Amino acid sequence: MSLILDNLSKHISLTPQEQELFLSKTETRQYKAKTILLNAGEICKDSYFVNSGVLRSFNINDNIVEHVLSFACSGWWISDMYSLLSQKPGNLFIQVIEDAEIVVLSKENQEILFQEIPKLERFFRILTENSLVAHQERLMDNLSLTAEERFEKFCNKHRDLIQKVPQKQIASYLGVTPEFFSKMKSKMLRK
Amino acid sequence: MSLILDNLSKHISLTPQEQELFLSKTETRQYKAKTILLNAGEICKDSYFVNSGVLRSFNINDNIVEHVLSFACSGWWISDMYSLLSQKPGNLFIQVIEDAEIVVLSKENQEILFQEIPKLERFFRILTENSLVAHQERLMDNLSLTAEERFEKFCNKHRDLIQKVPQKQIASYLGVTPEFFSKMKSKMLRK
DNA sequence: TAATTTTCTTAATCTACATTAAGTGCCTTT
DNA sequence: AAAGGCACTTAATGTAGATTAAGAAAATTA
Repeated sequence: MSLILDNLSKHISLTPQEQELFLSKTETRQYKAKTILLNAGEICKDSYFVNSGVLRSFNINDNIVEHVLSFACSGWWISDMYSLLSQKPGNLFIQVIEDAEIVVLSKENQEILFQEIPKLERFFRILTENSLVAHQERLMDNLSLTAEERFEKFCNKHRDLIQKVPQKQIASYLGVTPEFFSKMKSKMLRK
Repeated sequence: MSLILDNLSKHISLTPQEQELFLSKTETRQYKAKTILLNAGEICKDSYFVNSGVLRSFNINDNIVEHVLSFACSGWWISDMYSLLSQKPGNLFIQVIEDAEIVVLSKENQEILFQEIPKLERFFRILTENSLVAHQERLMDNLSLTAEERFEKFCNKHRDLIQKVPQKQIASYLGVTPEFFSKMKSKMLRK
């Protein structure tokens, strides 16, 4: 069964015809690791749903320092919300970390689908709500927890990612340098 | 003219009857500074729209340390999104900082309004989207900027708040201690 | 008005994490 | 198989910001 229809069914129920219409407005593609799907400075035209593999979104400082905003693996959506919504150039990159199969939904087709299947508005509203809540929690965690505590939470939530993602990117997601992360990890193992 | 109808009209247009229906489902109340509208551990039943005055949401660590998640002044919405959406006990407090007039919209009435005025779903979806984008930016700022840079951004975005909010709360919002904030501020003034 | 509490400041000391640098092992390319 | 690059480690040193403590100023209450 299609992972993305499964995903939709978690919040709304579609008739078989609606399901077919939805799929007809998407495109499934294969990408190799390291492929860049979106560059900073570009206008984001698509939302990506991950069937398999792993992606990330990140930005790059003046400094040449990368900061990971989010990871996405099987069953997750990823995009540059700022750029997608405003249709202005964003400052996020979206990149494939591990060879991936991606369902691409263009903003254009998303809007057509909103017309034809109004329930989908509800689906994406719930998706956005959940994402907002998760971001608020992460913000508070960054304000109140140590790097070690944040890493423990990350492990509990995303154990699967730890094997698949270079550890310097996990460090970046947590907000520490790869050097400090390495030291911290070996200290935690010693306990 | 009503500030909240003005606010709605930024994203959707309502007929006079719809406007009246909307207002009939809300309640406008006056609150004194320091009033707590929501306690941590409670289930959040309402969204608050600020006509005048200032509110904040924050949580409290085991430590007795407060962390400010957000401020809200005239024209802004505030709530505990996690608790409001999940209807589980949250860990946020919502408090009046400066005497305020608040429009209260209960979750119950919000859902009734969604049935009667489906356009309102769109309105709150856009609100949530904008909030998500703002939180993502703040997250990235916390990862990549110094406290000084974050404060400068804060000043540019919320100059009005700086006069109204105790500076220890701004420090908390930025993620630094009041002592460090005080030192930093006087250092910045000396330039 | 004084009394009390809360906020803000200053300063000394401390620490979580950054920076710099060097070395090791692994993966990719040729 | 060599060569180069990239991810990870280790360690010395540096720093943004925390902690502790004490006093001054401002706001709240009596």
